[in-house]
Amino acid sequence: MRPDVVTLERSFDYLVPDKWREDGRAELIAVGSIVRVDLAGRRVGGWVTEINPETNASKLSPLQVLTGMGPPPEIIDLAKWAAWRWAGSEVHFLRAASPKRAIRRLPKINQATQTAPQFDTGITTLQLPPNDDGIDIALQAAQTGQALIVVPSLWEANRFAKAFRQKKIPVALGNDDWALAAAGATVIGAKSAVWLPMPNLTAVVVIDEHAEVHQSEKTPTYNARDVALERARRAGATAVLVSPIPSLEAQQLATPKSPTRASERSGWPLTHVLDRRKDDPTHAGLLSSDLRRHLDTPGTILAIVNRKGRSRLMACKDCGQLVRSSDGQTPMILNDDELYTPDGSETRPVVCADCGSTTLKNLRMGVTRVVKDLTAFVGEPVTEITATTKLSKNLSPRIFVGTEAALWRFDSAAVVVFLDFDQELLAIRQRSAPQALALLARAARLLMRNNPAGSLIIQTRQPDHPVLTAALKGDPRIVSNLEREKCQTLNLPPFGAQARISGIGAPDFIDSLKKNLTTDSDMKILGPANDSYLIRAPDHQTLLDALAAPPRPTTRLRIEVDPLRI
DNA sequence: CGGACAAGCTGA
DNA sequence: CAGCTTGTCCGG
Repeated sequence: MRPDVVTLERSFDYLVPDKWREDGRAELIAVGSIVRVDLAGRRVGGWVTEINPETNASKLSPLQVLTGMGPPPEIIDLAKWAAWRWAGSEVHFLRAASPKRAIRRLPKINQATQTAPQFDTGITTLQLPPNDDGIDIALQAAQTGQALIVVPSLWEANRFAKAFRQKKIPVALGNDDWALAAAGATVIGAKSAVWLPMPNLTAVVVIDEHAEVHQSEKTPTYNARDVALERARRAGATAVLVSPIPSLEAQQLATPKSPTRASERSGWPLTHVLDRRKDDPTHAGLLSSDLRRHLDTPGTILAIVNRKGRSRLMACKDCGQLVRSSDGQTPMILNDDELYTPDGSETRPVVCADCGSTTLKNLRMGVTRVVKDLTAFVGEPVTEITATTKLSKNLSPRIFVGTEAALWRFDSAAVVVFLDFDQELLAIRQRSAPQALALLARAARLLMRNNPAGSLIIQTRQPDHPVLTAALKGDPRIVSNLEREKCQTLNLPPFGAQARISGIGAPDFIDSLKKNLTTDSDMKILGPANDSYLIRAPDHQTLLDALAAPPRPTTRLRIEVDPLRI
């Protein structure tokens, strides 16, 4: 049995107590069963990994508690694979694959009526217009047997589940319904749903496969799309990757089946790009003069500000001058300890060009300030959306301000305004352009649910940015073609593999990693920068086999495979 | 991980 | 050399 102790990468042998043979408990033990044992003087939980193994221990202690059912053998194997693929402990995955409450027996469910599957075998990448959320293809998948539907959020999971239940399809909604999944129900859930038991898996559908939320923020930073694909492959199940803006990975795996140009184009909303370069840059407000006429539209208006990026618009604290490029035209932003222009053509240290002061202030307004300014601007109440804001159907306020997370709090809207889209375009992440387009695609979905369709308003100082061109033309290939070129040139995923190593144990780990490297190795170790190292390799096999070789330090070590932010 | 135990450090 | 900290090993 494998103890539920992250740093203990071993299994231990235990005896089944005689009493368990008498009372029938012994028969319930299977590979994956969750048990509790005494190990080194304490009680720990763990998973049965083998029954009647060859043992070389001199004395065996008995199992103490049979907690209940656990992940089936194929999930234990999948966890082993994922531990390699994301350079983490399989314990993390086994926990995700285990029911939160003890399960001793499975419920009976009415199996969905199986109709003839209309699915291609292998992997299909299905590009849909942004107004199509893929629920129809998910419903079809459920007709093939037992389907796994991976969605970006719990909100979406609930929405999908409702539609499935209306069609009398038995649904397991996330880990709470572990037993239903094990009994054969269609599984719908966010990333951790890929770990649920599915004895009759026939189809996997990943909705909005391009979304960053499919990747876990915590280590191991597994990507639910990739786990779902591996799972489908092992089970011989068919897999469909659905997205309005297919990721490079999905495009690599299967040439996208695209809608007609006309239907794709009509799936994108009316889009207005408001060029803020002509506004006075010293006026720190986020509300351009052109914005007002778009806010007269009846219906829900959602204004989005970015508070997550690290890049910031700066002004001198002493003389008040906006930090601008040498020609005085472009405002510069701060990243780490350097000022730079949004197009990257000019950089300089953090110093005011006018008075030489090194004290700068951040001009980015808090959401609260935006709420206040917007209230004055439109002359009606404006509500701030935070994680805890409760939304009821008959809300009297209709204008909302929030971060990009607010886009997942609404089903539909009449207007979505990105108040400072440059923050998205300049975001310090590996794939800022596709992810900026992903936000526009999400907004598009909310806007296109209404009749008449809503409009998308984008305030920017870079109106010719390819992301905006793609949205205006309703053609995401403009962005993905550029991104592919960039990733291919720089050997970034999916054309290469990378990992970030950080934590106190990182320098030692990197040292032993370097010792293992041959001189002709095509792996590159960069850093340290901000106490973390970046490792680049031509493919995951090379990278992960190298990462698995050196001993793990007992001190903290964080390994992020294919990190989203660098 | 957490306990056991050994080696290293300190102060009277 | 007792008393404590720090490091290393190992668990069935």
